[in-house]
Amino acid sequence: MAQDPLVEEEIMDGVYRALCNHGYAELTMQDIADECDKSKSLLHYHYDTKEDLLVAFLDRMMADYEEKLECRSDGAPLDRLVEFLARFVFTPEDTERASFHLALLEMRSQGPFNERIREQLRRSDDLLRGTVADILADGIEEGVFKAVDVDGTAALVVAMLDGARTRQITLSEGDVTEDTYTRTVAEGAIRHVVEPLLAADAEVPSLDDALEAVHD
Amino acid sequence: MAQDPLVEEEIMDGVYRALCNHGYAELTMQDIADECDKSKSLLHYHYDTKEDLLVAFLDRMMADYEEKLECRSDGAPLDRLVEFLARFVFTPEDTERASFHLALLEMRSQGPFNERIREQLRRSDDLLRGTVADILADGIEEGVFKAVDVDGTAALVVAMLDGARTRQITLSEGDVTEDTYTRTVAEGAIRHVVEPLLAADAEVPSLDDALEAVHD
Amino acid sequence: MAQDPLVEEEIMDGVYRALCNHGYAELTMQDIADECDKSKSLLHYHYDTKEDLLVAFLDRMMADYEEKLECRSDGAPLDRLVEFLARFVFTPEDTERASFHLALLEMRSQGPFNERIREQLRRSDDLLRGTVADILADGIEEGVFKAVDVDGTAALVVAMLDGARTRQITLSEGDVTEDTYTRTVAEGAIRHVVEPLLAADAEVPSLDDALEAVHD
Amino acid sequence: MAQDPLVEEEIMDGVYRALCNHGYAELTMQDIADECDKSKSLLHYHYDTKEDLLVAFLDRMMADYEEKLECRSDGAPLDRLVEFLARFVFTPEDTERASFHLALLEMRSQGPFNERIREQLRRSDDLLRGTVADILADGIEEGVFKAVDVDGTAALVVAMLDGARTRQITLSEGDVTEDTYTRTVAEGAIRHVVEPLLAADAEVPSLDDALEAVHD
DNA sequence: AATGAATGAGTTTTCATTCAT
DNA sequence: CATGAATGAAAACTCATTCAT
Repeated sequence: MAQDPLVEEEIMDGVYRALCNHGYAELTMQDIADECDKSKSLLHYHYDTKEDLLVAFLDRMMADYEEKLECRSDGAPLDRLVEFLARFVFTPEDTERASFHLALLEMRSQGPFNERIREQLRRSDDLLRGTVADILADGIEEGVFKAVDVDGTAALVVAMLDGARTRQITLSEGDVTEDTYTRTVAEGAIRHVVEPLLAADAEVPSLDDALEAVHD
Repeated sequence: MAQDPLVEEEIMDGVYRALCNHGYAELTMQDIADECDKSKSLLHYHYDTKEDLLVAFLDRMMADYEEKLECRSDGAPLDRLVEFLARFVFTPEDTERASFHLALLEMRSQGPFNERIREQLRRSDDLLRGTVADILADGIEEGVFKAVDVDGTAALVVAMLDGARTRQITLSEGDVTEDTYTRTVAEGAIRHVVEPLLAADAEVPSLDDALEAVHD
Repeated sequence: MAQDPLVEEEIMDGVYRALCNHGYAELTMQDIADECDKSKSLLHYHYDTKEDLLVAFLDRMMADYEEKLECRSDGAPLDRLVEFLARFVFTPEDTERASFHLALLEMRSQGPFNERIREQLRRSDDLLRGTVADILADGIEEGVFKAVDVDGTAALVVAMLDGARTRQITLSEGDVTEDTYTRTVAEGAIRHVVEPLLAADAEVPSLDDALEAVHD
Repeated sequence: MAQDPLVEEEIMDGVYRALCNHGYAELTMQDIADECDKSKSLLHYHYDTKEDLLVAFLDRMMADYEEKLECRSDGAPLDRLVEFLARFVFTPEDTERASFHLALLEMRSQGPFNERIREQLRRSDDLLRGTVADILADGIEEGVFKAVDVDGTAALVVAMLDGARTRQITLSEGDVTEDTYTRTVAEGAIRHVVEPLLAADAEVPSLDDALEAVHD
């Protein structure tokens, strides 16, 4: 909607910061305006309604995320799988990321009421499950993974990671990263999903190494 | 807070229906009042603030749920485990239950901002993980389950079920039960967690049977 | 309005305490009910409206005050005059009295809007000015006071004492009795009104002695 | 708080009129909005809370009054003193002024509960007593007044005038100016305070002349 | 492209009053 | 005499949105 890409950028950054600081439910146009040092009127000049703005923001998030995932589509399937798990673990540096995912969770809960939000959520879901499915398919083809139900396993993996994240975020006060839900579950995923998947006696890469690789 | 248990009951039912029909974010005192055919003032007469009312509601939900779980604490560990999984699956009759869980998800995302809500969420988390852990411990003691990391496995199971539910709810429009996320994941849980857990070659009860048993 | 004099008494005491603690502007029926350990409904049983209750209270205050003034109508005019002045001075023990006068001031400011309140205020004004006028007239008759404009002087005295009280009350925070407006003005009244009034070189009674006599 | 001085002006006028017409206790934001033909929201746009608005109003009143007093700080002390007295007398044209002072009296009674109001009241009190004290000091220095307790006398004068105003306002119905409390007391002040103050046999200016001079 | 001013519709909350018991 | 339950009317305040510049 915004013509000037610089202004659009500033607004999107403002939305991000406002979501982190206020959450979705409490988010006002004024909050966003403050956060990007612009006026409310300007936001409405570029985006007709608050909903338009937020949908545009979601859309952009998804696009960024897709781009990021594509970059990582090389490497051995086993490494990529563990890296995928690691990406969901909250480490002590991740307070902002946690705030953002909390806001995202709030937005997600609006999905059933709002088709445009739902669309973006579906896109995200397809992307995540698709990524895992691709990794699994690649591994099976390469012979490093046993043949399993690719789609079912992908759904399982995504669900457990998402569930762990949701619980860690919602149950923690002040500091999200004190809890270890995501880490515990990522380790559980390695034991219950990754290890039984291995065709030969390959060694599973350490989660800690993957964590370091992922958190740049 | 309400003295008359009948009135309290009506109000709580009103909150439940209002949450199902309007969601948490859009919930107004007027909505609740309408839903239980009372006046806003009466709500404030019994509960000082909106927050008080909603916390009281959450508290009651938890208490009801705890009571329900306790009733089911007999039976063979394996049966109880599969039953636990089944309880998270949305079947075609579950539209209302889904609406409610959606509202609950919205409330959950308020946890980090609200200590009293967070408290109830923790209570729920402890209850769920505790239940699974108990089942696992019982099974190990009885020798039907292999010795595994009880707490870690419990966290994993709860995370995957919760994640599946969240995704099924948030991704679906109109009818939640058209999607099969929860069912897929419950089956995945049986394959990846329950089956490898079995000490001898016991037969895992069918998920469908458990579904029927659970949905009364 | 109340039949049972005991109940009426309790209610009136409740109004008094509620006025002291909450002020007139913030006064609710619930405050009064709490203060006399009764229900709001009971207040409405005895007094149709809040206004009725407060007017009844004012009426009673006036009656009490009249009675008190009448009791003191003996003694030498000069003593009585200084005693009258002393009655307006706030001493350190007078915190409650100050709260009450503050509430009274709030009620007084409702006079122009409410005939029934105004009536009581007029009654009080007549009483006060009348009392001073009587003292002056007695003194003139006895020859201890010079012949002055009795009514004008009475109005002057009442105005200065009332003005001092109003200013002391409204300008003070926490502890009213830290300010000395009323004392300063009472002393000014002695110098500028009482002393010039004396026919012979009579000695004016000390204000401090009068203060002790008045504050029982 | 308001940037546009024209709008601020309109709002302040609205507050003034609303206070005159509704009094302080009954004053709503809607009343003010109606009185200045603006929306409630606009008031909240310029002033965060009702209290902020009223404090801003009081502040402005004080500033205006201070400015007015400064303009009059020339002339002979005796003339200035009588003029000061005259300023408190309500003449038949003063109905609006009386309404306003009534509202002010209501606000004054909120002083003990509200620091920001109290601050303005103190400012007003200092200003009034200071003005009288200055006049007295000037007169003493010029030799036209006897040496008296400047501060005590100033307090006395202010108290009597304020008391008279309070009584006249609160005791009158419909038309305040039918009562003559302020006039009687102003005359009493001349007789009991001003005349005894004169060093030589100066002639006291007539109150009526001062009244005309003051009421422009 | 950008903003300050302005508003209407809606939200929680308060409170005097009424009613059934 | 007494009360708990219930309500309608109104209050302050919020916020997305619009408009004039």
